[in-house]
Amino acid sequence: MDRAQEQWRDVHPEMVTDTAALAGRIQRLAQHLQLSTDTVLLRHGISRAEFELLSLLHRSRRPMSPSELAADLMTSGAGTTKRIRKLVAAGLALREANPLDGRGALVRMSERAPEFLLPILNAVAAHEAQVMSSLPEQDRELLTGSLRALLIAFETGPVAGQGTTPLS
Amino acid sequence: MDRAQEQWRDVHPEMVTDTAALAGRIQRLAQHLQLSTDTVLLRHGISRAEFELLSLLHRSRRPMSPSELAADLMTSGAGTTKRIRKLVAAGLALREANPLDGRGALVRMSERAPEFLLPILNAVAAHEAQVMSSLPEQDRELLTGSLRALLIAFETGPVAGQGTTPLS
DNA sequence: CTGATATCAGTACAACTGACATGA
DNA sequence: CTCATGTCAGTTTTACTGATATCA
Repeated sequence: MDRAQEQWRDVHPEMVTDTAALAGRIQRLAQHLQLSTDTVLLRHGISRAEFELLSLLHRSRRPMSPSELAADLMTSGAGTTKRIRKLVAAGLALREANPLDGRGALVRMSERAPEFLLPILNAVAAHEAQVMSSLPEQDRELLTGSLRALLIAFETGPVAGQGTTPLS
Repeated sequence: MDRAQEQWRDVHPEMVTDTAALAGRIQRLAQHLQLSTDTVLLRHGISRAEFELLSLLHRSRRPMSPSELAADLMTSGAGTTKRIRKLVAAGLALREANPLDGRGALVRMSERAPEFLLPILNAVAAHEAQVMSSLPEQDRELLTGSLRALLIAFETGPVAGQGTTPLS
């Protein structure tokens, strides 16, 4: 990426390259993280899609509607339905009717889900910790703070130029 | 994400949550960035896959072999072949034989590719700049530095726990 | 009735694995 | 001969769009 930025500077000295380099690094790092985490999950026999949904249910500690899940996971409604189906089929989640709203559904973890999920959570957390270990703790804190600011900007006021997201 | 981290702390106080939160933020921000950039690209009638390959060719300012492209784009060989085919079909790239190595190929931009690509590059750069604008310049520099360190760690010494990447 | 929720079927897209041809 | 390069075919995975039934 350093090389890439040099190249950009050479080709288009007038273009704004610092934010582009930043965006590029974020995306590339995310790609690395995803690939390496996927192999960790693979060893535990779960896909990232299912892992994310299950983790969300676990940390929220309450049944959630498909709409909530979809919003949090940034996936479409139908896509969320499919993820739920897989988890239900695997005996890791239960789908039940919402007593307060006849059209609504609620998804909750199954009884055996926690004991299945916990070792995986630990493995993933350990892996991420190792990846981040090359960064001093102080840098990590600054980094986290900056990323938080960017995320808030994204998730509160939609960024212009975004139009309507391909998602619903 | 802030809420997510609080939830994790509540559920598993013993687990390392700071690196997990950092990893989560990186991935979520990348997802936002990707979605919003995709809509920018869509308006210009090009997919991200093709845009990335074309940008790489543009900034390297030389023909590149499919192997080089695949390595840089982190995609498989066959996947790279397909991207090249699309670009060639669209008249944006040319595939020619490598005179020094009969089995090798070289991909170069077509003559009309630059004028097609430049406005898109500017639009994407402007979009990224706007996204990052909420962060003070100094923070951006620190952020970039930290991300560079992490990327270097990833791309020089493979992270353990990574096993062999699903990629070749 | 209008709008929201959830699901399903069908579709599209993107990428990979493995096999194969070619040449160093 | 063995290894590397590039491509193709086929498969898989994944998510989305649109239509539908249900209910506030």
